Amino acid sequence: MPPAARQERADAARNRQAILRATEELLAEHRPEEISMERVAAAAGVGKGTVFHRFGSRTGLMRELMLQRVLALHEQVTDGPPPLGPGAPPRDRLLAFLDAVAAVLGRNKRLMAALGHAESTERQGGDRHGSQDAHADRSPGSVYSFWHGHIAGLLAEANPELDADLHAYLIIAAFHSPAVLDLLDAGEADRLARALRRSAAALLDAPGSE
Amino acid sequence: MPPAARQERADAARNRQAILRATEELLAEHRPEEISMERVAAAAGVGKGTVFHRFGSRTGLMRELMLQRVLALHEQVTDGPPPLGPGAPPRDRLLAFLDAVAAVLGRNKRLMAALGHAESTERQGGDRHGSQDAHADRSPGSVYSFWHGHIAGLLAEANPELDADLHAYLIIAAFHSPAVLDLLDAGEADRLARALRRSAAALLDAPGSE
DNA sequence: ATCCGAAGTGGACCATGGGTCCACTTCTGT
DNA sequence: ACAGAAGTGGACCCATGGTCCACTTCGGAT
Repeated sequence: MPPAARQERADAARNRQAILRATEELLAEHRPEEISMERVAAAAGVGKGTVFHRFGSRTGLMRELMLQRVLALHEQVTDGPPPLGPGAPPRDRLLAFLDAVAAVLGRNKRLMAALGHAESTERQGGDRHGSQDAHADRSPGSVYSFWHGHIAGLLAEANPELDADLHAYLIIAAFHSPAVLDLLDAGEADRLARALRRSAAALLDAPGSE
Repeated sequence: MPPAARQERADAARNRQAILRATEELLAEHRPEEISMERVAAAAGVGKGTVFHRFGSRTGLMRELMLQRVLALHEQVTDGPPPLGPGAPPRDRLLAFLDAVAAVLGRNKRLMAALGHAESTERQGGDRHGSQDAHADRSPGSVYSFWHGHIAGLLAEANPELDADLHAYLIIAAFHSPAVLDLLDAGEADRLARALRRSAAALLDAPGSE
C-alpha cells in the first residue's frame, strides 16, 4: 500500500505515514496558516528534522498529501470507464471531469488552501532535494498540471478554434481562489460544480467567433 | 493631490508619497517576495516604523497602491460614459468592463501578485489599526469587492437565471491565479481580455437551462 | 516669536516559522 | 553479531513582519 517499499526503511515508512496522518488531522480543524511544520512534527510524534527529511519542505508535504487525494481521480480519467475515462465525446468528458474535480475539492478544501498557502510562501532557495519522491513524475508543476493538460486537451478537441490553453487556466484559477475555497468550506461543492459545468458548456456550445 | 490634507501633517504626507513611490519602483524590478518591508523603508529613505505607522501592514501598503491604480476605472464605471459607465445594456457593460480590467491588470501584474502574496501571508493578529485610511470605504473586502459587485450585478441583470454571485467569483478568480499573472507578465493582456470576453459572452448567450 | 501638545519618526527589539546541521540511534543484509 | 547505510531530533540559524517608545518635528494658539 505504501508508495515504494523497495528503498525506504520500515521505520521511515512508519514515520512518513504518521506525518501524513497528523497533517490530515491538523488540517481537519485548523486553518492552513495555523499549522506550522513544528506543529506537524509534534502531532506526528517525530522531530522537525524528520519531517523535512521526508518531505523537503512545507510545499513538498502538502503536495504529497494532495497527490494522494487525487490519484484515484487521475486513474479514473486515464483508465476508467466513460464518461470520465476515454471513450466518451470530449464535451461529456469535460463536464464529468469538472463534476469530479468539484467533488474532490469539496472533500479537500482545507488541503487545497494549504497547498496554495504553502506554494505562495515558498522560499525561492535552491532545490537541494533530489526530487526522488515516490510518485512525483512531474516535480516542478504542481498537481494541477495534470488537470490543466486534461482540460485544455478536451477543450481543444471539442472546439479547436478556442484558446484552450488559456481557458483551461481560467477554469483552474477557480480552485486557487480564496472566495471559492470559502464557498466549498460552506459545503456548496455542488453549487460550484453546477457553475463550472455551465461555464464550460456555454463555452463549448457558443457560436464560432465572438 | 494627496488624499486628505486636513488631517495629515505635511511631512507625513511627503513620507507617504515617498513610500508609495519606492514601492512602485521596487515592484517594477523585483518579484513580490523579494520585497521586504525593510527594503521598502530603505528605498523610501524612512524607518521601518514609519512604513508600518502609515500603512499598518504589508497588506495595507499594497492595498493602498492597488486602490490608487484602480480608482480611475471605478470612476469610469460609476460616472463615465457608456459602455463602461451606466446606460449601455449590461452585456455590453460587462464585456467592456472585462476589457478594462484586463488592461489595468496588464499594467499592474506585479502589484497584483504582490497584493495576493501579502494577503495570503498575512498574520491574523488583531486589527490594531483604526482603518481611518484615506479613501478606504470598504476596509475588509479587498479591492476586488467592487469588481465582484459590479460583475455579479451585470450578470444578474443580463441573465437573471444565472448564479451571478458565483460566476462573478469564478471570473475574478482568474486575477488571483499565478498562471494568469505569469501570462500577463509576458505581455499577453489582450489575449486574456479575449478569453475573458468570450467566456462571459458565452455565459450570457447560452440557452436557459442545462 | 514662542510655546506646547499632538503627530510623526526610526531603528532596536521581539516572535514566529521555515529550513539546516550533525552527533547520535536504529535498521538490515550478510 | 557487525558494519555501514539510513534515519532521527532538536538545537540552531536567519529572514521577516510587526511592535515599542524615547525622541524629533510640526503647526495652531497666544
